[in-house]
Amino acid sequence: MKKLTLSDYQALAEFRYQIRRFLHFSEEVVKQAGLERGQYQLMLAIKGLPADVRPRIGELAHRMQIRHHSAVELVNRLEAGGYVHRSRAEDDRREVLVALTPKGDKVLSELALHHHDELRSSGPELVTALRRVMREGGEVSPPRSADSAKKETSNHP
Amino acid sequence: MKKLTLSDYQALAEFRYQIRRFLHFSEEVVKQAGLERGQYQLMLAIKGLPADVRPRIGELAHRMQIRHHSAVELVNRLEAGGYVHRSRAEDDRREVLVALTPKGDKVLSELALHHHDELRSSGPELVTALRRVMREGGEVSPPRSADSAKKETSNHP
DNA sequence: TCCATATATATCGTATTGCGATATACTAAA
DNA sequence: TTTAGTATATCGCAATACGATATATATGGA
Repeated sequence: MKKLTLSDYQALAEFRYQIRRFLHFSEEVVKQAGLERGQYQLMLAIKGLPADVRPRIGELAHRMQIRHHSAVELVNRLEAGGYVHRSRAEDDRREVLVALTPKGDKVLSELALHHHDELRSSGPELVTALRRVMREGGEVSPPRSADSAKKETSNHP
Repeated sequence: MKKLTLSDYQALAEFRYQIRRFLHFSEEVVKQAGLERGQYQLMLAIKGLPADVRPRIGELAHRMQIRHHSAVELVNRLEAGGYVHRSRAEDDRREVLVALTPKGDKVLSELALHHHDELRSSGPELVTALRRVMREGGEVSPPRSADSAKKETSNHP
């Protein structure tokens, strides 16, 4: 069975660190704005949904990688806060469509801007970390040259 | 004040989606192995720590972006499961050093391998999503050519 | 038409997980 | 040796997502 090198572990750890830094930043600014972690993400998912996909509960749950009933609860809290509103789909009365209110849209715009700025500044580190994970270890996609191949494996004798 | 375009929102949403996909994958395999989400990450943080940094509670908390007492609790549970063990630092008796047990090392190696494979396969999408976030909107780093500049802003009239 | 089955959303109780407040052990400096 | 500072630990709490379950609507035969 295949084994990871120390360099692989370091790359994985660094990548997780970078992700946690971003998520931690996110939680901070979101909390600052009086929202829960998931609330911002769900609003962003609504706004960023491709135009041809309807913002159903189930669809949003998929984008959030959570169960539908978790999405339901999230929408409940968002609706209670006046950030979104529900409406029934005309053609299929089982479906509930979720849309941002003007208030939700406003809050989202500020938060998204913060996140955008943060990613523009910390994004490169994240890319670097991920690239290293993908590069290290397994020899799936062959390196561009013999030289670089030598370099990449030189960390772990 | 600066405003994000629809394309910016879509890029941000897509990036979050990719991150959630990875984290969701991670939770699944970690749970499968009988561990909590944070337990794998802490073990990885220990193993991936630079050789010249001591695995103190506080240091690990920093890498995890959580408070020290949260790290303490995590280590408690890891120790109870036999995955790590504590030891006092010789020079400063306040410090507690955390190290993997053979059992912890073994479990970690399997999980890390899974994560490694997953990132090698889904990593490119993540990079693409993040690159798009960094590219869209703000004109911080000027585009390479007038052509590409036109293309990049053509999504939002 | 009516029933069986499938799908979409909702409710409720529970477990996990990180935090704030606070405590204890040790170090360092006056 | 006080006093202040730092590292780790304990406890109760709040949030978040889940499993189990319920309700409404849709769909495809008999």
